[in-house]
Amino acid sequence: MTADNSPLARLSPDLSQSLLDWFAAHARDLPWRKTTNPYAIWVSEIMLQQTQVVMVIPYYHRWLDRFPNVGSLAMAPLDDVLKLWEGLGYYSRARNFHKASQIIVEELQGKIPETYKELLKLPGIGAYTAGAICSIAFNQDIPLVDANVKRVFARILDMDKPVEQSASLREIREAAQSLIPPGQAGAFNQGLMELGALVCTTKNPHCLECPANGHCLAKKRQTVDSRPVLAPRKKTRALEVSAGVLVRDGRILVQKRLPKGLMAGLWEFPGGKLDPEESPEQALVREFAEELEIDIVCGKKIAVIQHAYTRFRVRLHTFWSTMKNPGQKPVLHAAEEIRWVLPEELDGLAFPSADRRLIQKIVEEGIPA
DNA sequence: AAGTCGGGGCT
DNA sequence: AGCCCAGACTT
Repeated sequence: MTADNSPLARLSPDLSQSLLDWFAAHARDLPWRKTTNPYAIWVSEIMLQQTQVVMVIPYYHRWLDRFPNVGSLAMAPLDDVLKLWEGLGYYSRARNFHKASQIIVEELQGKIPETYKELLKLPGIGAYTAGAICSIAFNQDIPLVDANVKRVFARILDMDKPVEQSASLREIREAAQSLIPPGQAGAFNQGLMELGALVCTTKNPHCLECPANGHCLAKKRQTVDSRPVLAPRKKTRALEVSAGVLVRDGRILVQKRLPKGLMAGLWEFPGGKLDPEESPEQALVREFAEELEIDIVCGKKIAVIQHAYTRFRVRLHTFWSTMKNPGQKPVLHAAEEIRWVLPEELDGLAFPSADRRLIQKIVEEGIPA
């Protein structure tokens, strides 16, 4: 616990009120701030995990339009759910949300839990999201800690240890809890995050405009630029990958990825990583043989697509291809399902962003004669 | 405690 | 090319 004689404890009522006033004056007009509907708040919080506000807004509207409540989400096929999530990343969020909605319908009489503890049991809801739903939708005096809140308190408290350490997180959580003005956790918690997003930013923070600048130990000690202390990140690796657009009778072969792991449940064009000393064309032939037990002829190059993931970057070599023996039947090893589709059907399936860019090329070029 | 899981925008 | 973001889950 924060000691009663700490600077934070003495200044807390003042700090809390300053933040509430600042938030009332400066809050952005975001779609999820027009509602306290717990389902809508839940949608926004899942989408906002590790994802910036501007990216989320169009997805948020489309989602509520298509899945306006827990029941409609629970009823929907996973393919539809992933299609709506396409391009937003971290697809397990969509899978977990879908599963959670089905648990609510099947085991909780369709009612979203209203306690922190019960919310935490649902897949995809962790400490942050449970706190967000409790405080914003149900106005319970429960704190939340996201990357903004970590940064704000790392500076106010001038924390010199990495914020990701469990001791640091505990300290931040306790500070956030102690500052909640009773009955106003929703506004206070959102105010903290908004402060981190607009004023107490990672780079070039606007300390002169900050409602907490009189309480900020890092500002006083001129350590703002070195807070928060972050653990070093791993370097990104480069990967070479081939993918084939296999055509037979005017249709294209696509496969659905397995239900676990990277981009689970999304559709893709078959292919895989190049082995050392292997050409993209050789890799493609090998991958079709290994993954689908099909012998293919690698045809004309379509494009080389560069795509950056968080921890690696890919050069994706893409080729038209045909079957050596059209009578061969694919045997699935690395996919849950395969489908032969018309080019115009590709739009209805959920693909990773890199494959989406390939589809653009396919549609532009058309299937070669 | 550390690794995994996307994507886009910014520097 | 690296950094960052309204984190959760697995190992």
